[in-house]
Formats: sequence, C-alpha cells, structure tokens
Amino acid sequence: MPRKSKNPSTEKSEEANGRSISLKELAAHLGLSPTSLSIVLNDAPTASSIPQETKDRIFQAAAKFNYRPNYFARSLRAQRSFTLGVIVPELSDGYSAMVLNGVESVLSTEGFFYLTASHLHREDLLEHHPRMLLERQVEGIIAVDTPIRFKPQLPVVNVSGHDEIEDVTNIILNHNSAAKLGIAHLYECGHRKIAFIKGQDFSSDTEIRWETIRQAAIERGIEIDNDLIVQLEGENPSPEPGYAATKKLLARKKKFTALFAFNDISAIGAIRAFHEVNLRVPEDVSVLGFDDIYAAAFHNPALTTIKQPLFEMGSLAAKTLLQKLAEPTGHSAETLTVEPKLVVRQSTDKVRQE
Amino acid sequence: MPRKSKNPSTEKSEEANGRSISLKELAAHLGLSPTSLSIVLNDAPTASSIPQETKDRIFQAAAKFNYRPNYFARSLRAQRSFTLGVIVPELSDGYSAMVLNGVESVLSTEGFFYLTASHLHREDLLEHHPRMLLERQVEGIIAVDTPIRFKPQLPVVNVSGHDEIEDVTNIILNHNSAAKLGIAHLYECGHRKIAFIKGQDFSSDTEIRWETIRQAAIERGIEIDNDLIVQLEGENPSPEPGYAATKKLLARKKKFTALFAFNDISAIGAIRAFHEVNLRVPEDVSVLGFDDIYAAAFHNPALTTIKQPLFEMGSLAAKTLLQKLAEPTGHSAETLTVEPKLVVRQSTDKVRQE
DNA sequence: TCGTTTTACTAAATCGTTTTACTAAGTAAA
DNA sequence: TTTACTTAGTAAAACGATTTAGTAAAACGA
Repeated sequence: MPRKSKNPSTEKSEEANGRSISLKELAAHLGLSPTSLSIVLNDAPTASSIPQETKDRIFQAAAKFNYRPNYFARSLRAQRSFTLGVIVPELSDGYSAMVLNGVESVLSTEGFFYLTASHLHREDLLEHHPRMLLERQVEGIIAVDTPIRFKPQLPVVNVSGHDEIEDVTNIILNHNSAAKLGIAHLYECGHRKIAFIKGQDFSSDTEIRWETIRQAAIERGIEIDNDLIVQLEGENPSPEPGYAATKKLLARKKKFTALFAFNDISAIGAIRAFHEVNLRVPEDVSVLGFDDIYAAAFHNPALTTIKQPLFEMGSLAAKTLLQKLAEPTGHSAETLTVEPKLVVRQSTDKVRQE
Repeated sequence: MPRKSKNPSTEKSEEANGRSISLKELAAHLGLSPTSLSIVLNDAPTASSIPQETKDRIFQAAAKFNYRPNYFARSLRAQRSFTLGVIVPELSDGYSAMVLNGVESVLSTEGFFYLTASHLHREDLLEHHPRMLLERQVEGIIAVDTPIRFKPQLPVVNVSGHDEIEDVTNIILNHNSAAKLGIAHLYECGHRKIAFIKGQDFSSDTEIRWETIRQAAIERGIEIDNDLIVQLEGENPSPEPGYAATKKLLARKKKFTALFAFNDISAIGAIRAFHEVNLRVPEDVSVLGFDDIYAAAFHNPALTTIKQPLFEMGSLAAKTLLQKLAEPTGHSAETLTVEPKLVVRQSTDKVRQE
C-alpha cells in the first residue's frame, strides 16, 4: 500500500532544529549526570539501583529529543565498528549481487552494515582494498570469489574461495555433487562426446570445478577429448569470453553433442556462438550452465544449470562471521559446504544423432 | 601478471606484533609531543616552523611503525565520516549494480566508502534505512530509483528519481530523447500498431517514461490502443512480471507488430511469452527494451534497446554529491540530465505483414 | 547505636585524534 | 636596549560516549 505523499514526514519529535542532541546536553536538561543516562539507556548492570521513576524520565527525554548515541564516540570507546568489509570481483555480473543480498539480509537484523570494494581482478586493488577496509576498522571481511592477498588480521570468510589460508573460513559448494549432477544429467541424456569450458585462471572455482568434473566423467566412463576443452580468457564480466571460447572450440571441427559451460554467463555466450553457425540448442547441442543466476531462467532457451545457493551462501557467510566475532575462542570450522541442485530447463535434451 | 603465491605478504614493517600504534605511543618513542606529530603528518599550516630534519624523523618513524590514524578518533574530532550511504531497491537485477560500479569508481579515488542498503520496495525499510545511515554519520546519500520517504537533512542525490524534493539533486535520463529514439526506430521499421509495457507503480521512472512515450507516439501520428497497454506488477526483480504482463496482453487477442517494453528485464520476459505461443521475435513481433543491461546484448535474440548510461549516472551522482559536500553554499543544480542512445540489435526488424 | 549494605547517584579517566592557545629561546629591526 | 617577530615546539581542551571508582544518604541488622 505505497503512499504517494510528496512530502516526507517532517517532525518526529520536538527538535528538528539543530543537529542531534548529545548525552551531555540531555543530561543537563534533566539535571542528571551523563553517567546516569548512559547506565540507564544501555541497561548496564548498575542500572538496577536506579529507581524506575528516574529511568522513565530518562527514557522519555531521550525519546522526546530523539537522542541517538554518536556512532564515532561509541565506536572509539568500545573499539567496535559494527561494520564488515565485503570484497567482490565485480558487482554487475549477477553472482556477487546475489551473495550480497544474502549478506545484507543477515547484517541488517544485527545492526551491522558493510562496506563494498570491487577488485576488478587487479592485483593492486587486491592488496589495497583490504588495507583500506582495515583502516576503516571493519570487524571482519567477507571475500567473494576473491583470492586472499593479505595477511588476515581479522576474521575472514571467503565465499567460493579455495586458498586454504589459515584462519579463513571457506564457504564452498559441494563441487563433487555439482560435477556428478551435471555429468549424470548429460550422461542420462545420452551424451558421450562432451565439450567443456573451463573458467578463467583467476577464478577460484576454476581448478576444483574442472577436477571434479573430470573425475565425474571418468566414473561414468566418459572420455574427455583435449580438443574439446576450451578456457575462458579476459576479465570481461559479460558472456563475451564464453562466446569467444566457443568460437575457438567450433574452429577445431571436432564432434560433440553437449557443452558443459563454466557458468551461466559463459553458457549464454556459447549459445550465441552456436546460433551463429546454425547449431540449434538443444536440438543439435545441449548446453549446461552453472550458478543459476536470474538470467538463466529467462534466457532463450532457458538454461539447464547447476544451481549454487548464492543467497544462502551470503547469509551463511554473514552468520559465520558474526559468530566468529562473538566468540573469538577456538578455531571455527575451516570449511562450510553447501549443496548444489540440478535445475533442468530447455538448453539440454536427449541426444538426437551421434 | 597475476602472481600465484599462496602466502600473502607478511611483514610490511617492524611491528606485526600487537594491533596498530597510536599517535601518543609514536610520539613517546620519538621524544616529541603528539601535537607535533599531528601537525607534521597532516601538513598543517604551523608545520612550516618545524625543521625538515624533525619532519623526516617523524615521517620515517611513522612509516617504520606503519602508523595509521585511528578512523574513529579522527572522525569524532573532525565530524566527518568520509562515507556515503547508498539506497537501492535491490542489487541483483543488474541495474543498481551498474550504477554502483560508477559510484565506486569515483569514491575510491577520493578516499570515500559507501554503505549499501536495499529497501526491497518495502515502506518500512524506506523509512528505516535512511535513519540508520544517518546514525552511521554518512555525509550524504545516493538513492537509486528510490522514492524519498525521509526529510533530507543531508545532501542527497537521487538517480532516476522524480520526486522533486527540495534540496535533492536528481540525475535523470533525457526521457524525451529516449522516447523519441524508441518510437522513431519502431516507426521507421514500419510499425504502427505498437503494444506497451508500463513499469510498476513503485518505480520512479514509470510515469515520466510512459508520458514521454505517449507524446512521442502522438507526434509520429501513432495511435495508442488502450488494449495494447499492460503494466508490470509485483516486486519480482526477474523477467517474470514482464512475462505475466505479456501473457495478459496476448489474451486480449488484439493485433500488434511491436512491443515497447518498460526495460530489458521485462522485454526478456515478453520474448519468452511470445515464444510460448509461437510468435517469433523479430519476425512476427519486434521487441524494444530499455536500459541496456549486460544481459541485453547476449539474449537470444539480442535486444534492441534504449541504453541508459548507468555507470556514468553512478559516477556523476558520486561526483555531484562530493561537490555538494565540498561547497555547501548555494543550491546546486536540481536536475542533471544524461542522454540515452538507441542500440539496434536483433529483437526489432522491419514490419513484415500488417 | 554502631557497622554494614543498599540506593542513588557523580567525578574523572579513557578511547585517539586535532586544534587552540600558549611558552621559551633566538634573531632582527629600531 | 627594547620591541617584535620567527622558530620550535608543548599543554590542555575538545569531539561524545562508556567505565571505573567513588560518595553521601538512607535503610537494615544485631
């Protein structure tokens, strides 16, 4: 029931004149000391000795003047910032954004905020951003698909990172399951000659994803032809690298009936390349994506894909980090695994001709 | 030239033991007062009276112990946070993310960071988030496609907002040009019966975009049939609302040869709906999108669309806000306009049959 | 009635900077 | 020789909260 009022609500309380009121001023107004107010407003242990009547006076005055403790003063004293740093490669590819949604959903209920920094795969920023975030006194860092190039002096949770750095908790997909789900699906559709797009070297998922896929293929007795493997190149977050890789693949003139792409973005690029040479998807080639970003469901054809629970990975990362902050004792789990799901849509189908 | 070292660089400087050193400690170590160090390190006017030799001693010690001024102490004293708040509807639809990229590109060179808050079109969050950001002492707010439900006590720049609130600078697309570009393109392709998808009521662009499109159509002598107008509903950031709207449109059984969608996301949903009833795009229906998000170029068919320079809008918003902070005198421009571009791809074509 | 505990508070220190207002010595000008 | 300025700094206040260590009065217990 959105109200369309053009004039946003004006006066909530008595003030609205200057900026906000300080504890000292409020105390003066009440004829009490700042100490007493602090004790009451924060419900410190000593507050039990303050009579309810006085407490009420304080609460009412605080409400009336809309008193808010100064964030800097409080943080300086308490040495806490209630802020996390989040480092992502890039925001607009759909992947990090989904993770951030999950992060925010948890943080907002806990009174935390986060500062975002994109490293754009640049080595200098990979070193610079963590330093800046540290200077900003963030209490912990969430890295998304990002190599850790700094010595973690704070709790760090890495989403889809595989660097195995001491004290860094990794949240990763069960890549084994993912690979098996993908290969099994293609296998059951009758595909035996399968092409693969590997990720860019800089992506932390590249290595493990490829290794598990290779394993899964071997287990099914699928032979992997080296000529059917191509790799993404460049930092373009669009489907362009997938398109280019598929062009290269087609130029090799080797037969294949299915393509297992590194992710949905590259699958979309691949489909474009197939269409250009009049190969239909899925009639002539099946294409399997990875991630299940929003675009996957509404692409044409809709992508069959291995879904990563990105929102959950984000919220899990946030929860884990907050927990680390709450109890810095004991090393928490080094790795948390989340489960993928096969989402069958229209880009894969039974093999038609061999 | 990414180096693959698994061990992030360890000791930069002498310390690495405890946390960071304070100004007082550093001063004690040098046998000087904190005042002197502060003056020298910040190059305050008085620094001219300090001999170079002493300055060098101070700089060297600061470097050696990797001294960083405490952010809270400095902010408390200076009453500045070097932080902006950014309010967006949602991160993962590609639109806000592109704007944020632009924002970040500017802020990072100026030593600013930003806190993100998503309102998800919820009225409570539209009021709550600005309050929280204010408490966090942000120096200004950038709102993206977001109605202003708060009394702006700080500099505010609204990207794609049309609320015309006092002291809020709006960065908006030249909607007139955009509408003319779109209508002209369809007209020149021979389309006369054009269907339209309007935006959700909550989107700030909905009204103006529709009004300018109507005008542009009238100027071209194109009649708008009310039965060919549908509207997006619901807060789903995926193409689903566009799909649903188009289904509704098709159910009306009125003839049309082109569809002007509210944005790329809904255009993608529309194409899906067309395909389901075996209407080919662009052979049977032309579809025109809006925004030019990443997905547009690689959709199948690739979307013809009206490009909004989202990155530039973000960087312009950031620049404008920083400027407002630097010179709070004088009301700055109330509205800054950016120009759209027609990007012709494959989803539109000459009309084939009437 | 004296000592102890509880009640109802407050003064001052602290967090780590920056800034304002000094001091004390040396140099220059009149 | 006095005045004035420059040089080379420093002490203390301020930013706005929280916390530690009190105090003074009232109530309680023996």
